[in-house]
Amino acid sequence: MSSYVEENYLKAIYKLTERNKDGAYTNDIAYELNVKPATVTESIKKLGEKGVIHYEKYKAVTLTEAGKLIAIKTIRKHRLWEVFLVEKLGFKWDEIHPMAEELEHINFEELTERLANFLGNPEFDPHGDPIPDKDGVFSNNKSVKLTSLALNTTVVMTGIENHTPSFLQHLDKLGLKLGVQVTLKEIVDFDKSVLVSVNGKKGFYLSHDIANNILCK
Amino acid sequence: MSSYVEENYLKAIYKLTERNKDGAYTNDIAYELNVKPATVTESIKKLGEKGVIHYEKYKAVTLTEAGKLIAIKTIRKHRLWEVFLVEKLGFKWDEIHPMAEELEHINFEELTERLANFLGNPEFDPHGDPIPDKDGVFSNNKSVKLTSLALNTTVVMTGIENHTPSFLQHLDKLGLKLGVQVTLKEIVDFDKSVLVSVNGKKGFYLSHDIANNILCK
DNA sequence: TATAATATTTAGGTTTGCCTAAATGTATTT
DNA sequence: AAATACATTTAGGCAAACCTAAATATTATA
Ligand SMILES: [Mn+2]
Ligand SMILES: [Mn+2]
Ligand SMILES: [Mn+2]
Ligand SMILES: [Mn+2]
Repeated sequence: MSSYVEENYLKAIYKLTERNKDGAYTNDIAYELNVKPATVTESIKKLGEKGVIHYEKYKAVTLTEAGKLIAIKTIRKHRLWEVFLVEKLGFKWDEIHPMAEELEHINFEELTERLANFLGNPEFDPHGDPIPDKDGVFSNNKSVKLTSLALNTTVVMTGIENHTPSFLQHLDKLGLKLGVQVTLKEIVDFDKSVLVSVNGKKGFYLSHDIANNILCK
Repeated sequence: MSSYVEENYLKAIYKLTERNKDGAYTNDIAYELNVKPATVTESIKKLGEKGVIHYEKYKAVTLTEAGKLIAIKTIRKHRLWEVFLVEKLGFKWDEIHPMAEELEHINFEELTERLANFLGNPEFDPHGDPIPDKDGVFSNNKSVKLTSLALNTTVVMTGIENHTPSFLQHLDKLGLKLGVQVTLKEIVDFDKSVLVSVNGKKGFYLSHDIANNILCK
């Protein structure tokens, strides 16, 4: 299996396993990678033989240590390139994902490490996601959902849980970018929408769906 | 044919056609791309059907206008990334080729153009090779081989015709990098080796083979 | 617990890009 | 102009990564 395809499978499994500790299911992997379930079955069987995942028929798959390291290193590359695209080339945070999705498969360790150094060894990508170090270690950063806050708390926006361009563009429009101060002023009982004030300015309402995708510290 | 493979074929054909105006031969393409001649026959047949090369059985192939543009755009990407690797990441000129060989296949026009801009729209890559503009136009730069100079001429070194790491490292050792002043002091009749002085310093001999791979203006 | 719904795998295909070995065409020598 | 050398193509195969349709497991529900 080419490094390109393998890295995408392992990354998808990593992501799904973060969501559901049991592991990643065939159908979900297929959805993530835009392929059919039958294709996934074939692929994960091979990845199992290769020793990068634990595969047992009809069970959710999990990554082996070897597989996990490959996944995390791919994530490291992805996020470093995203920083490059935003910080150096001036792209916006809603434009970078497809490019990083390709750049992440360029495998020259020296290139990755020099890139990291050139970027000042950033700890977070433009979406607020943590960048693991070159040994695959994530720094401990616990953020919470905006929807989990108590009334009248003020926090700093540090991340998002949805990376679709339309969501990102909407946040831009609202002035909700990483680093802003957000105060939770009201929780509407009817639909769980929330009234927030950004950097002390006049408040506005956010649907529960939107608030639920915003991370704070 | 994937853009990755296609771009490599077209680039190889472009390069070979520069050397031999008749076009590129099956065997030479195979050698360039490290595949077998039978594979090349298959591939060029398909590239012919696709309209990017002119293919006729048993004849050397040439690029169509469409194919030529793809080749040149790939060369543009390759050379821009090489500039990035040297200027921004601090790689040496003998280390960058394999990385650029992969990066050149990342196809996002906006990325390429922003990269070019970020690098200051360079006209030459770290090996002195010209970088075509985004429409595929090369600036006119005629350089000559060091071996074609008359005695006691002083020139500036502007390029090389051999890109192997060992050649590049040897030039480094000799202090022969792009931009230095070279004076041709002697042409040895016996073996056509040449005595050169770099930036006015004490001269040294270069074999004809080495001198023949050095370009000047 | 049987039945229905859903998930996963198997079977059988396709395309791409590569291979070796054999056949055929072209070019060079005697 | 034959014979030989060399280049190119054809034929037949293979592995990777995808597909659809059908079979089989698992899970949920009546
Ligand atoms: Mn990817
Ligand atoms: Mn990101
Ligand atoms: Mn390449
Ligand atoms: Mn170069």
